This record gives sequence, structure tokens and C-alpha cells, in this order.
Amino acid sequence: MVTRLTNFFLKTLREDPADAEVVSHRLLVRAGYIRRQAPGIFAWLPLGLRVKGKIERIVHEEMTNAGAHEVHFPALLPREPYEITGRWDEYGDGLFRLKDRKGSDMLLAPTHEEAFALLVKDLYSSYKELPLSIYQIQDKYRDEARPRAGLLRGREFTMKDAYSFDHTDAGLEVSYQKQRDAYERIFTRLGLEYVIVAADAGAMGGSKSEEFLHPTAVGEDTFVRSAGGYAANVEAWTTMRPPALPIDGQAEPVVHDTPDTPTIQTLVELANAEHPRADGVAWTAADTLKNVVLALRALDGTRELVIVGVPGDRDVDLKRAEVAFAPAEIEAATDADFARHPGLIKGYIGPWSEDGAVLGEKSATGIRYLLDPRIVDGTSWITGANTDGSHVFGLVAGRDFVGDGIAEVADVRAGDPAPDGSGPVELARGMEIGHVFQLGRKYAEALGLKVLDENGKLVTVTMGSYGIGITRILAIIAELNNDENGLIWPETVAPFDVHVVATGRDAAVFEAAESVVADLEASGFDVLFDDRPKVSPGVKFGDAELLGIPKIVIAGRGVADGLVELWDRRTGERTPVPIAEAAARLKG
RNA sequence: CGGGGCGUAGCUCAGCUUGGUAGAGCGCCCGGUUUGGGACCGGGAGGUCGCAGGUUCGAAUCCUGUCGCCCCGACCA
Repeated sequence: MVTRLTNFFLKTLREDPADAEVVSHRLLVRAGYIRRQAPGIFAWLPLGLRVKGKIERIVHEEMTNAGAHEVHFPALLPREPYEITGRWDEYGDGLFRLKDRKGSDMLLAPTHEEAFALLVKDLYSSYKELPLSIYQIQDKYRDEARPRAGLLRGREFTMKDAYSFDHTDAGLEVSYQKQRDAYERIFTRLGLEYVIVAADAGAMGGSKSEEFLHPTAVGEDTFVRSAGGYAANVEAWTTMRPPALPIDGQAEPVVHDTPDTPTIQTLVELANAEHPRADGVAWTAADTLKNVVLALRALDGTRELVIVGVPGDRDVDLKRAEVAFAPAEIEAATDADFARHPGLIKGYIGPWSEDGAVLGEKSATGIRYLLDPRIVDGTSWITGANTDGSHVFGLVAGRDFVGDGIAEVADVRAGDPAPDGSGPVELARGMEIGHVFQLGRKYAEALGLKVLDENGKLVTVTMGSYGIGITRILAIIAELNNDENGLIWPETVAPFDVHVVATGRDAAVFEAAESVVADLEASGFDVLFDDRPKVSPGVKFGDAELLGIPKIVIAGRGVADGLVELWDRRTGERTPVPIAEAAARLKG
């Protein structure tokens, strides 16, 4: 195929668009691939569609390899299925909702678990028809609070979403693995570095989930990995729980006056100055127990206080707390909350007092009290004594206080031991490019998706769901492949195979270019031909660099000697070759 | 939702402090010259200065309100 620039819908911009900050956004707009319509919503121009199509083709091929069948659902769906699974409410403001003319509630789907489950329920009723994997490539809608960075976080975006259906857990495991393998092939073919990390299943529910993260400083996710191969999103991190220590023989707790110690730092300084440890080792923040008050807002709007105890050298990570308490939302405790609980003395909160337990569902305050996994029985702490200006030393877990449960909310640090024993972890940033979930029976149960098994018994189907952000991937590839002059696409996704530029006004140059174009077409190349007359060479070279097609052929002043130039966009190298050999040389 | 910045021609921006007939470059149209790094000459089209109210003889400019956009943070299967 040959596309001539004199007859193509393309307009490049001389200057950077004022509303684009990140490089992929800037270049995709400037080079005429996309146009903004509203925050986080973009129109696709011919060049952009071509690249998107190339990525989609790779995804289609690997989905077919994985045995998945393509379908296509509407983005516009009725409320009811989402009402049944609870997501109409759970999604909150993130869901685009609308009404039809009769006043019925509709939504623009943020993802399609419900629709796929209902389709299979409609058509299938026997285990013999399973396993089944079906997928679509389709636009998703999420009303992000703050869309940003062009295509990287949009409100409309293209996603490949696949769903697997099995009647046994072992079957789900196999279906999951097939998709996971397909993802590895897709990202490898696209030349995208990725790390597979254990993830939190979040609002999707389900038992197991892994994210494919592309490691990049601009990523929105923080993940950890150990040299021994452990990798996890910090939200899915589980803290290694040390063994309990003996309680017998530990000294009784002692209350000390500790005025003016509102922070852990000041507390540790005072403790070392006035109450040094018996063994002479200095107190550190890790010897203190910090009790943090959180307010949980449930979906139905009710508000509950909960207090989490974490070692004083750690902070509560709000993202981890959101996961730990999902679907409730975390809010800061207000002065009004403290006013309602006069037993809580800001800065001196602790689980224990001489009059009995202060924190916990069975305590004086009745406030739920959860402990960091490191606070095992037998560990000894310095913590608030629930009176202004005093702390208690030597408070032993399991003897002097207990929690109502465990809370995985403390921050994760570089150097923390991986939970699988594979050594200390390092922290890194990544951008989510794929996510695979073992949903289990949550959706099938809610929607009544059952089949008859070998014994003629109705069993609930178990599902998996698997997503890849097509448009986000396109943006990341653009982000990774550019220089100061424009885009540089990898050959696998470039909008055209070869960009032929005819410079000058000499008819012979255009004839030579035409002949190269014809040769390229005959060799099976998809060619973009800059045949614009009366456009200066500088403009054409500039546009060629901006568009980023990796192989460029220049027909210009060399034509008089029977030569054209092969220009490698990535290396900048230009090689003169005889006109008749150009196509063959590019064919390799 | 908090913090910051910005709304003037299709695009990128100046003008606003100190109120007095709306500007530049690029792009676009017509004619001509030019053609290996975003050429040049001449002529031309194009703007309710985001919107509303106020102050004033007079508002792009000052005041109030409002809407929108971008960035940082919070949030984000």
C-alpha cells in the first residue's frame, strides 16, 4: 500500500501544544496522531489509528494463540447487572452514569465482568462446554478524578479484556496461566520491559491477582522486588511475622513522665536521656508503639473509628490502609472524633492503663484496635499511657495488651525481608500495563452462572479476568521511543513501514521517488510517500523526524548520480544506494 | 477535594503593573521568486480578549462572581 501525503489527513504542528506536558502526549498531538476532545478523552487521527491497530493485531494474535475467542460488547450497558454485583455503588464517582429517555439508569462500562458472565449464563449450561475464554478490544470509561499525562491516564481508553470460565479451580489455574503466558509474549513482542508483581485484587474481588508493571520513574505504582525473585505491589505486600517471644520473666510495665514528647523523635530522645535501657542499648523509634487513629467511611455512609498500632519507626501507608479496609474509605480523624472519645489523649494514646484496657472492642473506649504483624506476643514497647505527658515502658504484647486483629497498613521499606524468605527487597516505580485476576466465583455467584457437572449437579462457574491497556501501551511506547526531533517507532508498531521523501523541484527526483515507492510496494511494504510539491526540504525532513517512521528514503540531490539515501530514523545514519536497489536493501 | 498556573486570531504567545480605536510570529488565501534542514517579497482574510456583573466618560487591562483548561497532591479494577 502507498499513502501519498498530498492526499492524506495529516496536519503536524510547528510548535508544542500548550496543554501537553509529558513527552508522549506532546509528540502524539504535535505529530498529528491524536487530538484532545475533553480532559482524558481523545480523538484518533489516521496515524494514531494505524499504530493502535498494530498493537491490537499483536494482541489479537496472542489471544488466538491462547485459545480465546473475540466478541464485542456495547460500552453502554444497563444498570441492573452492576446493581446485582454491587459495583453500581462500589464504583462511586468513577462510573459514568446516564439515563435513557424512559429514565432508566445506564452506564458506560468501566470493565465488563458482568456482561461476559451473563452472556455465558445465557448460552452455556454444561461443564462439557468449558473451559471457555472470550475477549474483546473495546473502549472503557472511567470518570477519573484527575485524568493526566495524555493517553497514560484517560477517562476513555482502549482495553483488551478477556474472561475465562471454568467449573473447577484447577481449570481456572490453567486458564489463568494461558493468559499470563500470552501477556508475556505480547509485551516481549512489543519490546516492553515488564515485571510481574503480586497485586491486590481490590474492588475486583477474587483470590489471586498479578500486575504487569513497566518499570519507569513516571509510574504510578510502587512495587518491591528481592534479588531472590519476589515481586509485589506494595499494596499487596504481606509483612513477615516474626516468631513470638517468651513472656515469662519480663519486667512489669512502668509509667514515666514524658512531658513535651509529641513526636516519636522527641520521645526517643527523652527515653535515652532519662530512662536508658537496662542492657545499655539505646532506644530507637522501633522500640515505640505508635497508635494511629483512622476513620473508616463505609459504602452506606456510616463512620467508624479504628486505631492501628505500628512500630514507631513506620508510618501508616494510606494506600495500603485503603486496601486493608476496602471497600470502606479512609478519612482523617477529626477533632469531633476526639471529642466523642474523651479517653483518647492526642499524642499519648496507648492500649493500656493502670485501670485496664483502653483500646479494643472489649475495652473502655470500645474502639477496634488492630496491630501491625511485627507486634507479636512477647515483644515489649514504649507507648502512650493515656494521660497527658506520660508514656508506659516495657508494655508486653500478649500480656499487657492484645489487639482485635492484624492490620497490614505500615509502609514498606527498602531492605525489608521478602515474605517468601528470598531476601531484602528494593523499591521501584512502575506503570501498570496489564493485570490478571483469578476472580473465582464472586461474579458467577452473584449472577447465577452455574453449569451441570459430571454428576449432574449444578456448580457455580469460576472466572478469571485479564486486562491490557492498549492505549496506555501506545503512550508508553511513545514515551520510550523518541528524541528531541520527534517520535521513533519500533518497526512492529510504526504506522508505516517506510517513509519516502522527495525533495527539491526537479521532476527527475519525483520520478526516482515514484520508482522507489513502486519497488517498495511490490516488496510488500506499507509506504508513506511525501510527494508534496513546493514544500522545502527542511519541512519534509522535520516532518519525517516528527512522525517517527523508522525507515526513511530520501530522493534528492543524489538522484542525478542515480542514488537515493536510506535514512535510519533511530541512528540518524544516512546511506546512499542506487535507486533500483533501495527496496531490496530495506527488505534486508 | 486541597495547592499552583493559565484562558487574547487556527497554533504558540505579547499587551494588563500605570484604563484611551486589538498586536507579533507561525499557519491560511492570492500573485511572484526559491528548493538538502522548518525560505523570501507583495497583497489579503481572520478575534463577542472564556462568561456574567460592577467601577468609569471610556475596560483585554481595575473589582466581584462564575465557567473551563493544565500541573502537583489526594484519589485511581
